[in-house]
Amino acid sequence: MASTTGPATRADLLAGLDGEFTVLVRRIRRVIRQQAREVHPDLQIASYLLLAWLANNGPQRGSTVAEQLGIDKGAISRQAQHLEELGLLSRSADPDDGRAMLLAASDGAVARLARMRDERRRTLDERLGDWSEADLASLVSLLGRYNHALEV
Amino acid sequence: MASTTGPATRADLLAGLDGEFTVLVRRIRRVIRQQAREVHPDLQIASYLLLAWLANNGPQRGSTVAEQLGIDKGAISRQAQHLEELGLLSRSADPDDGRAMLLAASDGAVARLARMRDERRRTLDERLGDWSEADLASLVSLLGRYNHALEV
DNA sequence: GGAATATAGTTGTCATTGACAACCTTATAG
DNA sequence: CTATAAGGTTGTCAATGACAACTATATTCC
Repeated sequence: MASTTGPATRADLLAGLDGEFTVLVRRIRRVIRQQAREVHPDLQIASYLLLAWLANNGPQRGSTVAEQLGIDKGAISRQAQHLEELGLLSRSADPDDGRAMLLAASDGAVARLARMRDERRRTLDERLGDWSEADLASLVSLLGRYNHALEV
Repeated sequence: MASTTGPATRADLLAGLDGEFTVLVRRIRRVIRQQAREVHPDLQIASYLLLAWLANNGPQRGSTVAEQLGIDKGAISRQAQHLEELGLLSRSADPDDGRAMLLAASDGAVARLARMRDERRRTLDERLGDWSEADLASLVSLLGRYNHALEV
């Protein structure tokens, strides 16, 4: 599949998109699992994603995270517990809302994430060595637009 | 995040890639779940991915599929059983190898997948209405290269 | 102010998923 | 013709997130 080199129709292109994502979804999972382990050996993949998101987006309420990542608030609650036990996340009361808890990646976690990311970037850079920066920028931009388009 | 509009460094771009994929992985899961249900109400998401892959790639051995999709052969075996019970897949002995089984999407499954895909493509086409075909082609191509680069 | 309703989190329960390992069967090497 | 490898199946287990019930705090409306 995927190697239709001719002038593709829009339908073909959308089909190709599906195909690539089918492979990608599974493949990325393995890559992420590896990354998670590098941050902390006991770090579960789902918790890692939450942690990375928090590190990027700053302290957030659980409900906000649940909404943004599109997963159940119960799952967030448990993942936050897990991360707290590992010392990678802190939960503090939201001063603006007595019901809410602010979730924040710990300084240690941010540091580990940064270290892991540098490593990972080197690897990725090797593997994507033949990519121009324009290619990279293009993929990031297109993925962003695609993500946006998939929003409910 | 993600909306760094300035001239980004390579490191920034790779970081952006991570960010987009973090969101994408979770988001796509929901979309795929919906698709799976449209093909068959009892169709599980993992089995759906297997089925779609078979429909695209033609009959394949279980071990080949496991290798290609990067998941355990035991999982493939059970997913194939599940699909067979739903009448969406057939297992036949490989004439070239007495140990192997050829997995193939049934005609009915292919038809349903095609129907669902047309629908889905309409939706996607609406949402990606402002995308040029060049954009689409670019994303497909870049994802393909990225997938390839991630191969072990 | 006070009842009704909505929202934030936590927890229990459950089905899905895939990793790992043990095992059986068939191929292939020597 | 053994010995070893490869393809599949099955048992077992932990991770994951959906759903629902429940507590506590906010907000609305009278």
